[in-house]
Amino acid sequence: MTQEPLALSRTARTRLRREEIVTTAARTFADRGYAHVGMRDIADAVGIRGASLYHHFAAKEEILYAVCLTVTREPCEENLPLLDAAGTPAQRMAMLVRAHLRHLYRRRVEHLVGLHEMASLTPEHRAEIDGHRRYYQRRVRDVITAGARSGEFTVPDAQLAAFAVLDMLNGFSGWFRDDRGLSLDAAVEGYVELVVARTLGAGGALA
Amino acid sequence: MTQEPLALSRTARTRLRREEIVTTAARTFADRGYAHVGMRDIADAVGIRGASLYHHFAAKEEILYAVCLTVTREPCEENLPLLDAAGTPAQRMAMLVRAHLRHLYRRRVEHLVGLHEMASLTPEHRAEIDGHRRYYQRRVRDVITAGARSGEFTVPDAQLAAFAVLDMLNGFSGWFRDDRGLSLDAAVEGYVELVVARTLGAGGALA
DNA sequence: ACGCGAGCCTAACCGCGGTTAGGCAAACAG
DNA sequence: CTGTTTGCCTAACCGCGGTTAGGCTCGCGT
Repeated sequence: MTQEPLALSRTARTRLRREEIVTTAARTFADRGYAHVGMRDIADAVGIRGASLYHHFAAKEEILYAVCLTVTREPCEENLPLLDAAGTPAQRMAMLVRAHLRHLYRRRVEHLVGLHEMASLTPEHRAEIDGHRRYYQRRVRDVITAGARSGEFTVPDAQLAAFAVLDMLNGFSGWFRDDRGLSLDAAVEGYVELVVARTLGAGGALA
Repeated sequence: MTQEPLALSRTARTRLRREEIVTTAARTFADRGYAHVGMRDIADAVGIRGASLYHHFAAKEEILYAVCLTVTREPCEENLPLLDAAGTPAQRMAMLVRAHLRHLYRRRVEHLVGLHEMASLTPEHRAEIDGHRRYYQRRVRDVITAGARSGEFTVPDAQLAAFAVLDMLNGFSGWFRDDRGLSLDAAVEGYVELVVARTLGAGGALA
């Protein structure tokens, strides 16, 4: 172990640099589209030269891959545990919706990129991203199925409802802006109502 | 007027050729992504040479623009009139959902492209496409507002509900396949129930 | 019959942008 | 103090792919 007085350890600093590049690149991709952004553009935004990016990433697509990973892996790691917590399916779904929307907001830039630029990924990388997405969707469908079995949800087809709910949620980052009258908290609670109470049919009792 | 015995008139044939190019290009864009498809690829799929495409379109982006136009203009022209027809807001929304989903299915390839490749459009073209989308959304919101005023819909915030409903609907083309157990008719009617009866809260009476 | 334009061709251009090669300075290890 | 590694630099490459130039051949209108 080496000391870390004010400055961060070497590996920590390099990881921070990587994340800075990914964040900056995500911002640029979201603004102008992956195809219209050159390595030199990303480098300019970071404050280095184009070729220097290759000390952190082997290719441009790897940067996009890193962006997409954060928005498909983080929800799996942070939100899905809520589905294993205590409470009825309706309560757990309500928690998931809140966490999901807040993550969508916190990572809104990356989500926009991940939504639009999937086509620019390597087939292998896209397959991995898709795997995460399908896993997440399967877990949500299972909770809806559980809620339907217990009679708490009155939805006829759990699979159909899962698709509907997830599309509804994921669209959120496409239109929500917090500087236009509606606050994030209000929007989130409105969506909890729309998703859990209405679409899934769990009348009251949302915790 | 010239005769058109078996063969079509000149202008009709050229229009058909244009549409063939647009359809073929949409298919290719959907499969491999706009950026990974070259003019020569499109031309190969049509059966001509790359440079010959420039007799029909001034640039590659014009082809993408044509694809995007069909999926944003057609719904405005074909579906929105249903909102002006007779009936309660709930009945009219149910008709709109049916028409919307069937259009999404009929033009599913083009919709996939229009959803993913917006970033590759010229700013002016994207602005026009966005205009159509916003107009459509505004019309849907107005019906929801009307239904909420008449008490038929029990939704708290019409704007929020409009976003939710449209995201829910537009996601449809992203996952629905008619060769996997669920028929189109069943999916459409399931979505009518989910959207109008549940999410918007119009209990029964859907015509 | 004849001219014209639509449609497609071959050939080539050429610039953008991802990528590579190789060097220099500071930071860290021993 | 010295060897090595990290991070960034300058310089250049080079291939892909959108685009252009210009010519041939039909089919249609007059």
